[in-house]
Amino acid sequence: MDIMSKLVAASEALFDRHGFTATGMDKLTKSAGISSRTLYKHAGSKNALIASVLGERDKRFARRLEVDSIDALFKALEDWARVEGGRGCLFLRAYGETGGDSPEIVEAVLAHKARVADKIAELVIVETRQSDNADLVEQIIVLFEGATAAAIYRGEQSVVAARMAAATLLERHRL
Amino acid sequence: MDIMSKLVAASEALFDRHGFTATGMDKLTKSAGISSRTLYKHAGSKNALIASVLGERDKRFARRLEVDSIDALFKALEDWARVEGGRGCLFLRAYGETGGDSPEIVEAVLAHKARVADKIAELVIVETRQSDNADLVEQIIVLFEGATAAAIYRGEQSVVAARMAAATLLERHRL
DNA sequence: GATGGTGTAAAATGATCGTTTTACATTGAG
DNA sequence: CTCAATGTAAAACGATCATTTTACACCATC
Repeated sequence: MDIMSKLVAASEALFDRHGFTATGMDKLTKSAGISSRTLYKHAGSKNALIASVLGERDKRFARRLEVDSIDALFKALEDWARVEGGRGCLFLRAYGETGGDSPEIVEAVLAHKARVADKIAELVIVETRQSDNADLVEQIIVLFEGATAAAIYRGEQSVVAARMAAATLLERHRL
Repeated sequence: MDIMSKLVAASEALFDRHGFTATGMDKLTKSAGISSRTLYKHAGSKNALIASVLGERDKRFARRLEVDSIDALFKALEDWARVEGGRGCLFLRAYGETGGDSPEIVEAVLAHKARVADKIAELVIVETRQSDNADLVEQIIVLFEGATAAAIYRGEQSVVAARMAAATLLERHRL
């Protein structure tokens, strides 16, 4: 595994468990088994490293979302939450911690959110056979986001509830 | 206004805009117009101050949620988001930043979440005239949480969507 | 008019922050 | 063989972290 991959993987775990600001560079270098000089040569800066972590996570997340129904989407989210999640959306957490002050982080967050929203819009078109249904898309987005956030303190049942709610909402548009 | 109220109010604003860890004690003292000695005499520690901020915010939020229908609940959330919100749930942000390591913060977060969940459960009973409907309650919780989180990047429309979705879900239980 | 409580200002605490630099070892390609 | 690249270890950078301490002012009450 090359250095950047190792660094990003190790950093993601630390950021996820302890927060971005609370995780110092020494923890990151130690965890990746590299010197700080090498870290800066590859990652550029701490904010750039955070952006890289978010970028990789987005790619990995997107791979899980390669499904063709809303139901499968929420089942994918359930799998994700079981394996990786439970601590909320790492993108929104990064955004919140940095106050939106770092452009590279903001960009990574918005790109991820746009990707998920696009996927949901695509699936809603497939399921309803309508060219667009903005209200329904927005509702599914809220359920998706809510399942992720509520899972922090209510566990997997949040994702199950979101999946059931989405099914109910879709039902009305399939008459 | 007494010292603690002034301190907590000023701190809440700073924490909300810039994050908890990123906000140093000097910013807090300067913003409240008090010395660090006074801050520690009243607040105890930074984590205790964060817990106090969350406690006050919970009380203020609870006052807004004194409604008697699910629809009014989401309208109250809409008002809140317009006036105070837009940056996500400050409780979950605190939890995420501290990694759940501070017991006083964890307690404040869980107390808040329990209060909101109880309110939702109460309203669902009123609206459905059933003694309990755990699935529906869970779905409303997810919508409530999702509206708050999605509003960060999608604006008020998330809350409107959540309110509409909740109405649809409730409808099926009123037949 | 001394006392105790409550405040400020400012310095000191030792640790840790993100980042850069210095000095040195290894390695693959010309 | 040499050059350039790429890595490490370790120190230094100045800034900032949360917290405590020292020294002093105000003010109400006994």
